[in-house]
Amino acid sequence: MGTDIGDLLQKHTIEIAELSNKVVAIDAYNTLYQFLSIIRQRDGTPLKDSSGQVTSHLSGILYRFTNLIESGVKPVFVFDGKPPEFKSGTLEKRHEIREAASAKWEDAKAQGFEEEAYKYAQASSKVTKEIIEDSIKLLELMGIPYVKAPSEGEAQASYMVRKGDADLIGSQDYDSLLFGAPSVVRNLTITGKRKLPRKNLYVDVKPEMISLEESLEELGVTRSQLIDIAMCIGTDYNPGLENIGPKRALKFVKEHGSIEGVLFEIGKEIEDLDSKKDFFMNPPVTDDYELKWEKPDRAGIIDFLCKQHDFSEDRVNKVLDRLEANMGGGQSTLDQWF
DNA sequence: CTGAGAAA
DNA sequence: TTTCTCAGG
Repeated sequence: MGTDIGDLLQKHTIEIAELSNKVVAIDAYNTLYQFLSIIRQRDGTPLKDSSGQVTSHLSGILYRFTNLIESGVKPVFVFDGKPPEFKSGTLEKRHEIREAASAKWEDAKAQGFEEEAYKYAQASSKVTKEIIEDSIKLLELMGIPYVKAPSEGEAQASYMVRKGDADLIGSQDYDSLLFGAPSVVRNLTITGKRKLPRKNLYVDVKPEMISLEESLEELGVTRSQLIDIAMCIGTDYNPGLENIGPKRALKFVKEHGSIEGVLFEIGKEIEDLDSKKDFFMNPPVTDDYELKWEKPDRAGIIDFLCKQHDFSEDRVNKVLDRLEANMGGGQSTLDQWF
């Protein structure tokens, strides 16, 4: 998933308070995948309602985004549209890895290998059409805006930030930087601690910001060259060159000026190189969206989460008290932005 | 992951 | 109060 340029980038930990009143374009696919893979029981089973429907993503959205909104963050979810043709290889590979993980999960579970079982359970996570539909339904009920991208969500989100409609992108991946996002924030949560799997270790996890301009300056390359570096290592659109990691990719691209220079030097080719590079520079995007943070529909949320998906009404009401106090109407902290 | 409640 | 464990759906 994504590229491995993270090692080359300048990262700054920030306080969540610094994001107050900032519009954060959320990479929906990335976030939902994270929820599905992490919000699980100890045996690896995701949260499910009584009819067997997975609900991990609903729990994640409800709690995390209520917290972020309470901290003054203004989230807008950006969903993927139709992937580019040349992503099919990656998508197929992900499908195969998921299938294999699913089988290994069953095996490990049957043999009582708990740690392995959990690992493979996570790797078998899939962001299905139903998961996306459920998530959109909950976002609408919570009053959180969302955008459907014509193609890649990260491209659309980057466009929205460049246009000034959003301030930064929330994602664990670095791909948005290739699409020209001025800044990306990772680890977008308010709870500062994360437990390392199967260990008694707790690590402080703070939001981490990456500025495109600063990183480019530090590396001494242009955005076009950063795309070239990423393509040397491998992106969602190409497998990457053999025996070339971030360090050597940077060195080679700087030495030869571009990926074309590197390829000539080592006598290799990348299929559809020009159109892939152009896709990063000029991806399909849309202006067809409206960003409004509205009062949550309490009755609708109770019906959807509690009546349909077996959430505890007590818990949901408590979260909604906090959400209502910070969304739409009245003394909302969000209104002052307009 | 997150909130709630137990343990320290 | 703070830290840790566990269930949530």
